[in-house]
Amino acid sequence: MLYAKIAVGLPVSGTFDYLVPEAMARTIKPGARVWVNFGNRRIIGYVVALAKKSQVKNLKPVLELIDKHPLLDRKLILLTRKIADYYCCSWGEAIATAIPEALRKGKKGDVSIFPELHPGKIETSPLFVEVIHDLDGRARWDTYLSEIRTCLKNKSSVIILLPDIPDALKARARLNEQLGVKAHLLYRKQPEELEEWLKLSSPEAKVIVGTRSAVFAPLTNLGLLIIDEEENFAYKQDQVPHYHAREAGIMRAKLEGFKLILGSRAPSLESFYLSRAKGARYTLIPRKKEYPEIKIIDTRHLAFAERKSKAILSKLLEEALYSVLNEKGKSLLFLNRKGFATSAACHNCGKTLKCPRCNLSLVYHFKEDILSCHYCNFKLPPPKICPQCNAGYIKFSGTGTEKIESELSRIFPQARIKILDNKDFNLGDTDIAIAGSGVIKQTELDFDLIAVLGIDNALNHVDFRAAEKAFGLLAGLLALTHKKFFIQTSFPAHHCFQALLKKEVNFFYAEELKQRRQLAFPPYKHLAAVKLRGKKEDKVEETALLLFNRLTEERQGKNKNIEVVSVNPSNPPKLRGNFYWQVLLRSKNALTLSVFLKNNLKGFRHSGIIVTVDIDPL
DNA sequence: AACTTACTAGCA
DNA sequence: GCTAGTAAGTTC
Repeated sequence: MLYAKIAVGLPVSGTFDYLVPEAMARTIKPGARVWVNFGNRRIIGYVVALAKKSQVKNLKPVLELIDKHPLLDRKLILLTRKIADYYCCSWGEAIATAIPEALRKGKKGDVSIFPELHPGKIETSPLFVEVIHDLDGRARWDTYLSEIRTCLKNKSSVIILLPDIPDALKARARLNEQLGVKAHLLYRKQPEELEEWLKLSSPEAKVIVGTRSAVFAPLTNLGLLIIDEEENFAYKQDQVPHYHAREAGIMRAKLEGFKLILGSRAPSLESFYLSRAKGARYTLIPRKKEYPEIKIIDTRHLAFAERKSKAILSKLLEEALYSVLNEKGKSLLFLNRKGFATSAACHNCGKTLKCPRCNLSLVYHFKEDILSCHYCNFKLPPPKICPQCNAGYIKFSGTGTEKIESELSRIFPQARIKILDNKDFNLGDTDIAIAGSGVIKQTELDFDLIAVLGIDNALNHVDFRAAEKAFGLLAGLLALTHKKFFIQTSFPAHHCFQALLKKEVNFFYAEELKQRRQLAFPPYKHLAAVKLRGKKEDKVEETALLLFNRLTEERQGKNKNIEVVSVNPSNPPKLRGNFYWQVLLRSKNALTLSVFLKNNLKGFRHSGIIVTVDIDPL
């Protein structure tokens, strides 16, 4: 008698045994989908293993075999298992996330047959990662192309991940042109996704271009995985399972023994740390453009008159814009629209009030008239006197207004001014362009002057990754000029600016890593966020506090290597009619967090409250 | 997740 | 005694 071990795409732990009918015994294989009765429903199951015996009595039979040939080979099945273990979801949920939507719903499809793998245990390979730090902004593609050619010569396949669909389309066009091989395109919701996906497991070498989910492309002869713009947050899935394509790529590389390239203009701290401490190779591609003149304009020392009129532009910047305009040059004003965090800063010395435990900007709460840290809930009544310089006074500032355009046309009535956004990045005959973070993808642009205005918002953000994000923006912008790069800020001493002045990117990384280590943040520690949501605000809060207490108790004595850090409303605290709270945990090891939460959330259910786990939240 | 069963508060 | 609401258990 033959039994099938089946995982289902529901948040239930473990696998379920089913009887394999005689007629199916020869064709059923791990990695195939089946229809089964589960409880009193008929659902799709994923065969993860076959067995000659079972411990369970009164088994139900497999009703129908959907796939004659498996969708996933043994290594991919194992990969989904590792994803489930790491990201704290069920095996079936991980499998479901790895396959096209149409297949999840039971649509039939003829899969190309996987080459047979040797039976027996799958050995893991040593990890080979190369971090390419591309200061030029585009030159890493030369490396990509030569690596891809080598790979294809060896009859191996390549996956190239891009953070979003437009980037993937551009990358495919580039590859088709420069490689003379037609690249397959793969992303969720692509009309031909299923068709493309089904072809991939055939043995010939291929080039796949895709977004996050393409990290699971069912290739059997993978020689290389490239993750371009690896620092981009789009690589993290915002639904369960909250996997990150970089982490999934690392797991897969260990299973299949291919090379992993992480390319970026400003690597994530995680990737940089891989090269510092985990033996990844680090390649720095220098700038080809001349290094621009960098000027940090300290807004704390602006003339009193400038401050009083709440001028957006400093005199210095205004003059610089004027002279570029006179010489018929092009300027870019960068204003990061994102970041709504209000901050409290001393207007005399520029000191921002920060949480002593987390080093995060304290957020002023108007209703309670208190400053609080969103990570650890530290609270501080707003001081009347600055703790640093004593003499100054504390001012609360919100987000800058977006009146730049009208301000500019008032100052420079003769200038052609244009706001660049995702719909339109055509410069045309514009003299002064205004843009947000979207502009850093326009690597072909080159300005005579770039003025960075909104960067303090990014730095003030309630987020331990604030500096990393800000530095990523600066690095992206820096590639868009070889003449003048001016930054208006009230934190001129911040390491993200000092690194630019020193022309030494690694200064930023060294300093940032030092702070992350001191504060026990990633990449030195892993975080887990248990997110609770529900319609009733007080119920969500009450349940979150209950969970926090329960986890704190559970941790006592038993789990010394786990820290239950805080319980707080998420930001934003309310989204689409739901209220959000989260409990934050910390550990050296992500798997420890996942196991701890799997064990302790099992019986935690409250009506009207949905609980999800996000390992390594961004 | 979806469905079942058990229990409890509110009510004629 | 009935029912709506909810907590708790189960899915091979």
